[in-house]
Amino acid sequence: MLDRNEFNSSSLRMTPQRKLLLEELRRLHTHPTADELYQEVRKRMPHISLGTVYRNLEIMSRAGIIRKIELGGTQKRFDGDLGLHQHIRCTECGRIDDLNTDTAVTSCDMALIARTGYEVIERRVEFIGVCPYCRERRDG
Amino acid sequence: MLDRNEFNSSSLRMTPQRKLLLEELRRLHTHPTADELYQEVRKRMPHISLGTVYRNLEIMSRAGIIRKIELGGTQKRFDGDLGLHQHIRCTECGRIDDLNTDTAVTSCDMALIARTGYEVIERRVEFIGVCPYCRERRDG
DNA sequence: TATAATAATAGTAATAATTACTAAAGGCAG
DNA sequence: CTGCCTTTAGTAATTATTACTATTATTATA
Repeated sequence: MLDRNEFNSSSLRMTPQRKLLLEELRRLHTHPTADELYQEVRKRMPHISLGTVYRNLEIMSRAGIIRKIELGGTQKRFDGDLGLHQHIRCTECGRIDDLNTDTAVTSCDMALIARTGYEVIERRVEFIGVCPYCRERRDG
Repeated sequence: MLDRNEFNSSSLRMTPQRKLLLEELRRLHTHPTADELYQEVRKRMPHISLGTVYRNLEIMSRAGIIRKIELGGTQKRFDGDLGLHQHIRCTECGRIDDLNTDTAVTSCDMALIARTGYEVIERRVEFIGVCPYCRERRDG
């Protein structure tokens, strides 16, 4: 589960730091920020550097091993659960909870979400991709 | 269109700075960052302060006069168009384009988006609201 | 109209999150 | 083993944003 194969790009090494980060991120279900995760992993690896945490969260999310959550607020958050699910964020404290919609997201969202106890303010659908200009630049 | 009434909370004043910011934000369709908008308004009001831009963008988005876009990347972006529409963001350059889905967003999204020239990587549905803990704290 | 109270501004300083840098250490290939 | 490339810890630098402060402008009130 945590073996070398997760890093399909062959030049990436499964170091103890990366192994620990991945373990902790999968154990926690709190969508931690880089700093929160740093505080957590330090309990088991006291000399790990904050820079190492940032760097590897970035590397692992680009490799598709973890998920980077960029919603509002000032800090990025990370999620070790790659399964299909959405998120719901609190405008007050920044907390992010999972939202497991077993069917496609439909107009009955709100009723469904009501069960989480959230007071829903907004629903957003956003698409992420590569724009025509960057495709042009990339493909030459 | 730009009169005092837009600031429904009566303590807010329609200053020349706010008027200009609102005008420029509505004129531009580029979803500018605070700094980009600052560079733009400076052409017409050279002594406006960057702090004024930040402060008023925040105030106006909280008042519902403009829309704050918090997608990925390091900077927040702003949108003067309050009409119902979604956004599509480029993972490479951060550019954000409008996506006018005249029908509810459905599974044919991708075909629809394909016309924009974007190579779509991900579709996200996110919900924003107030979590049970903050509701408790707020409502006492 | 004068005056007091409130709000907003410009300019600057401070903060917070993130990224870059660097020297040392670790691990794989020849 | 030896050399090459990757990663790390620790620190410095950067970037976006927010806070502060003295001053100016606007509204309310006597």
